[in-house]
Amino acid sequence: MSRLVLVDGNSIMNRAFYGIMSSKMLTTSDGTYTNAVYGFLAILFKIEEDLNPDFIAVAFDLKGPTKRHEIYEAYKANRHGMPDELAGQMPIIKDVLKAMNIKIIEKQGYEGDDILGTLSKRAENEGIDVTILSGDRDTFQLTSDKITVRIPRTKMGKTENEDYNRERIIEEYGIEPKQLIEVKGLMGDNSDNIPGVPGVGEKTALKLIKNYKTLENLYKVVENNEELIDIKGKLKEKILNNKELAFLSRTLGEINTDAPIEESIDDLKVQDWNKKDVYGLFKYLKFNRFIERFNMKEDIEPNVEEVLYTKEIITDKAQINILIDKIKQDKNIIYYLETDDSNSSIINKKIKSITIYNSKENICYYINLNDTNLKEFKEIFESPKIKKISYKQKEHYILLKEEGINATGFTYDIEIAAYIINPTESKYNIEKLAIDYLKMDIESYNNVEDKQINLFETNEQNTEDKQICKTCMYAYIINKIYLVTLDKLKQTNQIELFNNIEMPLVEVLANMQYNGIYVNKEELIEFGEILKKEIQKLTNNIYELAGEEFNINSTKQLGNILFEKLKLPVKKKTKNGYSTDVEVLEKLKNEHEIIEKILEYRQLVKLNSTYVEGLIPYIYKNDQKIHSYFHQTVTATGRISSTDPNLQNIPTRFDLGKQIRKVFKPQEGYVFMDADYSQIELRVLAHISEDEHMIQAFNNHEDIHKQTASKVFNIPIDSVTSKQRSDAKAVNFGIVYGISDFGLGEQLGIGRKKAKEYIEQYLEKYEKIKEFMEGIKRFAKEKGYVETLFNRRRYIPEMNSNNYMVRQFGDRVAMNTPIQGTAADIMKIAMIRLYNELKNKKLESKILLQIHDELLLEVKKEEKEEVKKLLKNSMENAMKMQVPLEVEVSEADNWYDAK
DNA sequence: TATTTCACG
DNA sequence: ACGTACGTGAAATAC
Repeated sequence: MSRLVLVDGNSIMNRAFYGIMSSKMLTTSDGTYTNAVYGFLAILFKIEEDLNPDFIAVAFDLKGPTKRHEIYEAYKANRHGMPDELAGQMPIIKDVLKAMNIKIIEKQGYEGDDILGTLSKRAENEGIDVTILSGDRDTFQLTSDKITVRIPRTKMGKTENEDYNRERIIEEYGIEPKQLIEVKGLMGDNSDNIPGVPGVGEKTALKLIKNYKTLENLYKVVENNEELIDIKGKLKEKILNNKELAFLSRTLGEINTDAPIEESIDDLKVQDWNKKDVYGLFKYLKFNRFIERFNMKEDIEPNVEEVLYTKEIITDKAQINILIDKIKQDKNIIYYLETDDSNSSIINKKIKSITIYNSKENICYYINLNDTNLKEFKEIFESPKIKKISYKQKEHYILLKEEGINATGFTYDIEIAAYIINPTESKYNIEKLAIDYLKMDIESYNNVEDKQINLFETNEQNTEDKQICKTCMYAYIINKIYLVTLDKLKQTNQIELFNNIEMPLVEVLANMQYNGIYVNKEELIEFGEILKKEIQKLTNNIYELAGEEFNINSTKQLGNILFEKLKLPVKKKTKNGYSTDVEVLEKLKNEHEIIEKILEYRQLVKLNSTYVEGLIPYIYKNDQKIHSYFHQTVTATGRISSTDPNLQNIPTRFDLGKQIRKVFKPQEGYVFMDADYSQIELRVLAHISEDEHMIQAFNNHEDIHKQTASKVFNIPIDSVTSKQRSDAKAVNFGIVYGISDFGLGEQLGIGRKKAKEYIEQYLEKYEKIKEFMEGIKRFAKEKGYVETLFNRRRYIPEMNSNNYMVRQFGDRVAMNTPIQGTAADIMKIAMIRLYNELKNKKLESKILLQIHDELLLEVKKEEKEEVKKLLKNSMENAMKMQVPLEVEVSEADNWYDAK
């Protein structure tokens, strides 16, 4: 016995969309939702597994009026179109279905239901069992002994099914499935705006049809008989008065089983997937669970067509020179650098090979690099006129510098391009970029062993040859991604941001990373010794107070001691137990003397483990410097981040921790110069919002927090107390973060009601800021993203979430990102200007660190005055704004004193 | 690997 | 009736 599965596409997509609203954001790189597609497929795979059908098809509604609209204008008039987040997923599911070779059936003038009805009856006549997969109970009228309707329901991520066949319909409704059409005539259908007989609901309608079978019969009886037990009084009147409506409703509610559909059942035969396409789509959609489930990785056959190029291995000098001449003529080079990965630290890495892709010739040239032939490329890399297109160019700068080459002219890094297009991706490696922008899976080519395609001229079993193939592939792919991302950048109006800010910054950051910052190891160790002694004392003290020894670092054990053994009041819980963070401990300070000791212990342990023990291994033995990484493609807002170690979070708020900064020192003959933007984010806000009060305050160099206090608390500016000023400061922070009454209330330790009053006062006084906040939220909701003044973009899929909390988060992000992001843009511009000035003037002073609104420089003593001017200038004039950008500069011979 | 805590802007 | 301030990274323990 064969079986046909018919899927009600719109209805299942709808179910899946509202069913899988998990906390995890299911989106592709450009912010389109994928949750409905995922849910749809999960349901589809389940039914395929359960029933193993021989035929399958998916029906969709088409836009535009159907016959039902012609008969009854108000049909489905109550429906508003599906939300954009769902509409955007419809083409995607269709693409996936096509790739799976599942027939999609749509018919102008007919609804999906009509297609289901027609095909199911046809199949039934051919003796085929049918299962209709739908979330809509309207389809029950189609059930028979051979036709079953399956309603999927998603419960806690698991899909359970309910099957309805003729037997079950009779059991539940007491009538034949077909008679449900008659029922609909009487009761109507709210969701489709079918009227029915007013005042008749499901109960009455069912009872009447049970007794009278059809509308015709019902009216015959009602119109002819005076006395009926079950129809009298008002009901009888309503039935008699609405005869036309009843018949009309029946017509509207009846699913067409005779639609003109070309496809025969035989056309719906289940076929094999077009595996490569499905795999590409799943990769794009990030459906890794499906990829694993169907074990798709191994057996994807690469599409040879898309990687046709010639590979040449170059060894002799004459050939290299010919190639170099070509590059000089073209004034650009598309290349991939291969490094040895034996050493994890970038500073020890070596360049192994360079692969150059010539797009005119469509040839990849592979050159194995050694000390002698690398020199041949010196001129190319040092020429600012030769445009360099590649991937991870910050690393290239450092690797080449190690080889005595001062590279410049990095004009296109595909990683950075992709980051600018969408800064919230987790990774930007070439494999992922190829999937996102080319829908192409490189990994499948890497696994090729003995397939003879022209890319791999021979059956390359040799791992070295394979490696060459891989680098050629990368060079080739870099060019493709370059073209696609360039186009995209132009489309989104971000090419200036990319060309004028992000790409020039590459060399700046590379330089900072290469320079590193000197740390006096002995002094650091010494500081650690002091900390460790103190920690030991505190440990003993805490054990004594607790009456037992335990691991103080363990929140679980500490929680048990504090809240169970010592019975201290529980202030806050985490999802796994008691919270023991500073906030909680601070509240318990007066309850037990152990608390203070724990707070102190925590502080010291943090300092010792993160900032003493944590830093020591990063002090590079050759120069006693720390070469922290600066990442340009990590943050959602455009800020830079730092790792291994993070030098952007060295303690400063408390003096004990700040002492760490004493071990950071300039080299012999240099001083530290530290420059700090004052209130850059609030100034940016003043500028974007054009709020005249705030602009005026900055132009008059007033104390902004004091002014805020005066406005919020409605008092003269001279009578603002220091408490009021600091509260107002928190309000200003709140504004920048995307204000919420709860957050502010929490921060100030006042109720959210009070906090709400503050905010209302604030927004009333700073009217334009209120307008900005409202405007930016509207913009984000409409467009799906927000922008900085320099067109840096961040998509906010959270804006349209069904979850209130997520949506609120989206609001705050929409308000904060343009502010934080624009400030980041400004700092980047300042850095580039400063770097270029220092470089052009051949000064030896260097930028060492950037801490968001602060720059730390190592300045040669003779250059102090000149550099100070350049530094202040570059920062203060990075952008022309309606308010001045103020910078404070200080100098000292260690980082502690330079602030 | 995930969670909790805490350092910074 | 929910439960949030924005942006990061590292270390330690628990799972």
